Amino acid sequence: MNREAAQKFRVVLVEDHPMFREQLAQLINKEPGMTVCGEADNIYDARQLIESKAPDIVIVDLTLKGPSGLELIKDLKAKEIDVPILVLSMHDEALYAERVLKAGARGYITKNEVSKEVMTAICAVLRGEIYLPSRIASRILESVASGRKGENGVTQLTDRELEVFELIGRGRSTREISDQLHLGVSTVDTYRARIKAKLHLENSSQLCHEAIRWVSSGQKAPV
Amino acid sequence: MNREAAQKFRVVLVEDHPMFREQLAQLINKEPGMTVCGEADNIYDARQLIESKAPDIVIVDLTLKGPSGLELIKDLKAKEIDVPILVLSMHDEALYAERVLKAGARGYITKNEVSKEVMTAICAVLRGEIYLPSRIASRILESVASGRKGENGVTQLTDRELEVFELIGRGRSTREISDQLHLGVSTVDTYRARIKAKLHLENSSQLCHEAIRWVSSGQKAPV
DNA sequence: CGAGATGTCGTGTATTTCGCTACGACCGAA
DNA sequence: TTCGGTCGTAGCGAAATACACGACATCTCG
Repeated sequence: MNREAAQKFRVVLVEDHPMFREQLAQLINKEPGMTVCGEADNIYDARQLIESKAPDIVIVDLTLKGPSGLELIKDLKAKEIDVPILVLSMHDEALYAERVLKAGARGYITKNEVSKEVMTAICAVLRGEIYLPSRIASRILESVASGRKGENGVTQLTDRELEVFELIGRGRSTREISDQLHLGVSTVDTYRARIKAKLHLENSSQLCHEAIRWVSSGQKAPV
Repeated sequence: MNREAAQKFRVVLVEDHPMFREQLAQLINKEPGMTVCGEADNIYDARQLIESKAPDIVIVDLTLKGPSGLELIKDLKAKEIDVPILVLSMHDEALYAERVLKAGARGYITKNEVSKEVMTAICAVLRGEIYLPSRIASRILESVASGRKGENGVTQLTDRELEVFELIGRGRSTREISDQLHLGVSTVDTYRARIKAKLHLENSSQLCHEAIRWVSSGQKAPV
C-alpha cells in the first residue's frame, strides 16, 4: 500500500455509530496510502457522497439507522456505480455474508475483528480480491456443497423479509419499521405475513418470539 | 483532569469488541491525566484484573460474550469492591440504564455517543458524580417522580402483574391470557399498561421483548 | 381511621392484525 | 418469446388489540 500523497486511496465510510466511525477513520487516515474522503451515517447521504467523491472503496456497516447497508449495495449496483464495497457487520453469520456478496459487495468482516484484520480486508478489496474471514467462507462453502436446505428456516426469507424480521426482533413496532425503512405500514404488514407463513408461525406473539430469539442468538449473551 | 504522571487515573476496560476496545484505550491514553491499566473481554478476567489492579474506574460494556456486564457489577458489589463503574451499552433505553444504576454503576452511556461525550462521562464519574445522558435521565426521573419508589424492576410488579408478564413472555396473546386467568380482556390490558409503566417500557413490542427475555433467562436474577 | 396500593372491569378511540387482492419488475426455464 | 415464479410494493375491510381514561371494592399499614 504505497502511494504518493497525491494518489492516496480514497475511502468513504458509512457507519452510524459515531465512535466506531471515528476510530475507523483514524485507523485509515493513519495508513500512509489511504485517506477518508467522506463519512455518512445513512444510505442517502452515502449515495450522494459516493457519487460526488467517487472513492476507491466504500466501507459500509450493514445495520444503519434507516434502510440497511444492503440496500445501498443494491442501489449502487442498479445504478451501475462500480465501486468496491467492504461490508462491516455485527453478525458473525454466513447468511448475511452470502447475501451481501450476492448483492455485489467485495468483502465482509465483522466488528469483532481486530483493526489489523480490518486493514487486511481493506487492502485485499482494494487489490480487487474478495475478502472473507475464513471461518465464514468455509461455512458458506459448506452449505453450498451440502445442497442447501432449511437449516434455521430463516434462510428462506428474502432480504427484505429478513430486514423486517430483524427489526421485529429488536422490539420495533410495525409503525417504527415502516418509518425506518420508508415503506408503507401495509407493506411491512405484508412482510410480517409472509414471514409468518414461511416460518410456520401462528400469530404475532410467536413471530415476535422467534424474531427475538433469532436476533439475540445471532448476537451475544442476553443482557 | 490534571494529575502528575505518577498519579494518573487508572482505567480498566471491559469490552469484547476488539476494535472498540482499541479505540477506547487510545482515547483514554491520549488524555494526559488517565491511563488504561488493564483490558478484558469477559467478566471473569475483568474481575481478576480489577482485584489485582484496583483501578480508579472501570468502563464496562453491557453485552459481552459470556455473562453480561450487569453480572460483573453485581459481583463487585457483592464482594464490596468499591470501584466506580461506567457502563457502555448499545441500548438507548431507560430500562437498561435503570438496571445498571440499581446494580451499582455510576454512569451509563450508549455507543452512539461521540468520543467527547464518553470522556465527559468518564470525568464525571471520576469526580464522583453519576452520569447519564439527559434524555435517559429524564425518562427515568419522570416515572420516578410520578410516584413509584425505587425497588427492583420486575420485583416491583404485583403478583397478578407478574403472572401476566410471564404469560406474555411465553408468547400468549392478551386474549389467551384473559382466558387462562379467567379475567376480562380489559383487565389484562390494564395490567399490561401498569407493567409498562413500572418497567418504563414504551410500547407493546418492548413489553413483549422484555417479557420474553425475562422468561427465557430463567426469571431470577436479571433486572 | 384513612391514604394508598391492589385487583377488577368498562368505554371509547386509535392502531394493528389478518386475510385477501393486485400489480409491475425481474428472472429463469421452456 | 412466453410463462410461471419471486419480490417489493400497496390497498381494503373486519376483527382484534392497544391505549388512555375512569370507576369501584378490597386490603393494608401507619
